[in-house]
Amino acid sequence: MNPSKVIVSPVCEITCFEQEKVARIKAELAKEEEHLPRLAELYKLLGNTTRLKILLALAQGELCVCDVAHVLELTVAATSHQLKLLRDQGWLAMRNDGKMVYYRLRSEGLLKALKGDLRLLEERIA
Amino acid sequence: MNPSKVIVSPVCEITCFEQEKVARIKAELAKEEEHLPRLAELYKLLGNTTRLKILLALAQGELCVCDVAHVLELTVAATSHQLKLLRDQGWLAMRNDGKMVYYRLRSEGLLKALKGDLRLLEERIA
DNA sequence: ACATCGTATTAACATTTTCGCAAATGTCTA
DNA sequence: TAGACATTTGCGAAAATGTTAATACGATGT
Repeated sequence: MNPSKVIVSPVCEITCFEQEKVARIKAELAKEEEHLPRLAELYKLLGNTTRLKILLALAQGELCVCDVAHVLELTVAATSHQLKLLRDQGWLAMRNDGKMVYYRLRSEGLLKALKGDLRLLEERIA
Repeated sequence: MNPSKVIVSPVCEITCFEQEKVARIKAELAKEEEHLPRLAELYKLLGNTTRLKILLALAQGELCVCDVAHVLELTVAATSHQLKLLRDQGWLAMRNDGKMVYYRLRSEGLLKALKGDLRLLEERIA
């Protein structure tokens, strides 16, 4: 029961081999840390074939919820839900025309990024 | 109980406004449909700050599991699990040295894509 | 050689999040 | 008011993420 062996911080129980390097990297990450959650949010949004299909479909022009549902072969409710997620993060705009609601892409850059990432995958396979 | 009103396909109950357009877009999507699940998998992988941090940390050079855990301030077990996910999809390589295991990036392209997507976000904010 | 320590992985588990459907509600047109 | 389209809400199944415990395995000391 030597008091010098009392554990102060449970995390530090694990050995750290390159303290200096780890410290440097943590400092490096701290700079970007602010943006990482937003980036992860974007990727979560894109990590779903339904939403990817929506983006690709709307790349051809605006569509009403009903027609998007048909393209996806999904319920209107489910479709509306996914559209809302994309809209909430600012990637889609909506337009009201009577009882109809039309959605369209708001960012050309997103499509470009998407295609770029697709190319990355194809390269990796090759 | 008119037999002509029997519903054959429940999906087709919903009105489709631009049948032609919808059909064209579905055909268009069908071409890419094969690649979409892989792309979604990649995005799911990136849709998590822990894994993003791992990638950015390893961008500075290879690290042992232990040190990665320190950078993340996470259990070794949890860290190992996330490393495995990234390795299983081919983005990381590992090297065995005695009882230690070192991980490193396998794809320069992934980092570039990541930075590109980050830039997209920054543009959108502006 | 054997026991033991240290590192990494795997397994079992709890919690949280995601995703679709179905039902209820909102809203515009006629 | 009735009918049509969209959105919101509540539910249940499945997946993701971290924890602790158990296991694997190389290194080390005696």
